[in-house]
Amino acid sequence: MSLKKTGADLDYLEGLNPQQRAAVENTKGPVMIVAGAGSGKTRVITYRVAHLIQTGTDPFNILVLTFTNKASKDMRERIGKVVGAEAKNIWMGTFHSVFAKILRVEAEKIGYPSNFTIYDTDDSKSVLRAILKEMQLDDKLYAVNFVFGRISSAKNNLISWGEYQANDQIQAEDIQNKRPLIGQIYEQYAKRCFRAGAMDFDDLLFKTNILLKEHTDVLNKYQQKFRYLMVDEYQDTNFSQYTIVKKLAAAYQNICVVGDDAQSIYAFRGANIQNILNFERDYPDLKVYKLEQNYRSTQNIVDAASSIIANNKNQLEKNVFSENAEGDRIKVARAFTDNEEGKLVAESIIQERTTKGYKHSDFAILYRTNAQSRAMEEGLRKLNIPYKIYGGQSFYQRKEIKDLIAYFRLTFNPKDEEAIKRVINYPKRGIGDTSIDKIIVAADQNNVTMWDVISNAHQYVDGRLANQLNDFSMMVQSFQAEAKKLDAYDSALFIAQHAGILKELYTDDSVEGRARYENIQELLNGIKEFAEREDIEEKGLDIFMQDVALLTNDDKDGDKNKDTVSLMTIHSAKGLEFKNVFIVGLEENLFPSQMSVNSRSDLEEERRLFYVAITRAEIKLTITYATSRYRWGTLTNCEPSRFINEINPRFLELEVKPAKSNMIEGSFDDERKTWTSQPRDFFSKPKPASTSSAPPPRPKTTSLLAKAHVPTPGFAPSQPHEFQGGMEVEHEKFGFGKIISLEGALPDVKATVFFQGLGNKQLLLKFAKLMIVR
DNA sequence: TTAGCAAATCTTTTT
DNA sequence: GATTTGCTAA
Repeated sequence: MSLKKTGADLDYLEGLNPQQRAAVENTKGPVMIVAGAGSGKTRVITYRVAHLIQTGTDPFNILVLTFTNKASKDMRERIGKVVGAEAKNIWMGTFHSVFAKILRVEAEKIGYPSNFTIYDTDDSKSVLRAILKEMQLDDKLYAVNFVFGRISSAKNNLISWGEYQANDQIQAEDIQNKRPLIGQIYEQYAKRCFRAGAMDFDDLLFKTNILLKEHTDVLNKYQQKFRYLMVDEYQDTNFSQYTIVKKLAAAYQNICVVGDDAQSIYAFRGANIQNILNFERDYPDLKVYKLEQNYRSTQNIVDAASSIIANNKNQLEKNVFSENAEGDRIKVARAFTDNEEGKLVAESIIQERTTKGYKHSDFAILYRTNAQSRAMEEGLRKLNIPYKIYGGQSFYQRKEIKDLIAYFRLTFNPKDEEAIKRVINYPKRGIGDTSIDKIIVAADQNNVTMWDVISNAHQYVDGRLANQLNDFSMMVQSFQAEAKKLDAYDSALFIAQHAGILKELYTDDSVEGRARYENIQELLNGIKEFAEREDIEEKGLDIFMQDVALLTNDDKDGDKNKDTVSLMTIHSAKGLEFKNVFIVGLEENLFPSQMSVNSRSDLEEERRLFYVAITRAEIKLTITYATSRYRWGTLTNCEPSRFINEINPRFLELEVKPAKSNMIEGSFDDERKTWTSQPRDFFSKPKPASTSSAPPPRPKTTSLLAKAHVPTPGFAPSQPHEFQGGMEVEHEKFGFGKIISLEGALPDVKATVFFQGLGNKQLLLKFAKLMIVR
């Protein structure tokens, strides 16, 4: 805490334009920064935080909320460059990670253990599946995704299960949807998560709200702590997040939000543009700064993006402009298939790179859905272009990783029922589904947790199973004992070894098995790194586990400095910029997504998404589409996306020189100001229903040749020891036959039986439904 | 009880 | 095409 009051090194202010500078320097009171794409938003936040610190604010009093781990990491680095080591004392992170941290400290106040588990989406859905099954509901009507979405949006709007059930309007909606029981399912789900000591992603925000609402002392504490709040990508906050921010900021009102309504692309997750409008209402003395100059992109790109977004009805007034060069027009290219699209993009990258001297990292390929990455990858691989895929299936979502982590979870929170179900029979211990059902039934009947049943097995279930459960419980208890004594790495290794996972994977010689083994190694290495860190005092596995559920791929990328082409969804590209951008798959039903074309607001969100994609490009933008593409295994025809037509043709390059083939030879229809790719007819052409006509329904399995045997009345299988060679027998399905031979010892005797019309069959007497006739 | 195979379902997007 | 679920034989 030395001088650096005023007059110190404030030269960073020099490089800012007047609006940016005003936004940076006005650090007191409520501020909203409306920042168009590429207008230096991150820069402003960075400098604003730096400015706070340079002018004497304690970094411990600053909270910065972002939407991705990546954004917060980037920002911390950038702030560090301006203010030095103090940067690490700022509270900075995603909503989820920051409030998970707080919830762990305050957990007891709302009845949770501080080592609560965080359920990821898979866990949540698995809980729901179990509930739906128990309630015997039609899983077509009560589709897991639908139910989950409903509960999730309730939580994001701070509606508890009790309120959900009591709310007439919601109930009417559910009844109209023919799904009147969602409220009950929600109740079950919430109770079950609580019993398991678990919170799902939405709970991290929902429970934070409850905590702050019901414990004013806690609220005061964090209001005092976080005297300065900043929220990035404010347009993506949902009601639950909005309320947390509002509560925390209530005491000092030093709240600064940064956002761009044109880039709101998370409505599907409950984000509400309304929050921006509410903000003005909540803080009457709000200062608003608009950053409208785009420093990132060429004029053509900025103007093309504006021409797209102009098709949306609801938006804040804003005039984004660029004073950069006019730049090249936007290229539109057609391919015949998705694979060819990949090839086309790859060839184009090589050409640009060799003629203009770009690095690989100057290129990005953006797509609407993760599934599209495959065709791109292939194209790049064939031409030996190095690439990196961001997002997609995270390392932590791989089966083998989740398996091992489930053991860790169980070690620290044995109530975690999803973890129990996941590993109790992996590796195989002879505790199959039937046994698991028995545990659940026993737990329900005695009103105890699954872990209570397992750890006191003889009290609840009989002999054989009880013994197996006892072994399992002893094993977990040994993990708990070791984890107390050892650091994260040694505990993890102990668990991996003694649970049998390492051995299981080591003996799997397949390619996938090898890969899985290596992944486990990698996880263990990561834990080792954690345990060897000097800047952390507590190095237990429990500490490592605390935010594992919130980690994503980007958090372990190590090889950041490699020169590679970036592949990612448009959602994950938000906030990034590249000199050359390819937006691929511009086809109806893909982008805009099929799910969105029936509602205006969904379609507008897709359009904003397209806007985000376009504005990632600094210098050159290429848009591609394919006329046919593999979707769920079959080749389907595609039409060009309506979004292509929505770009003002002034900014498009029509005559694309065919690099070899593939490139479009489109032309503009001057009168209609639309671009046509084929002899004009993609307006009039009726949409082909689908390329592959559905195959006729298969007849059920029983073929006409062997008509099913109907067992004689009173049919009851005989015991294995009763059978002898030569006996005439009846099989439940195969009918009458004669035992040719018996082999093996009891109880695993295998019989060879001759059945009329079927020939010899080998049957394990233990399982076969076989009765002695005489 | 479980392995192995056929069938169904899947695709938005993310914390 | 890939992954999960469901059925059947052993």
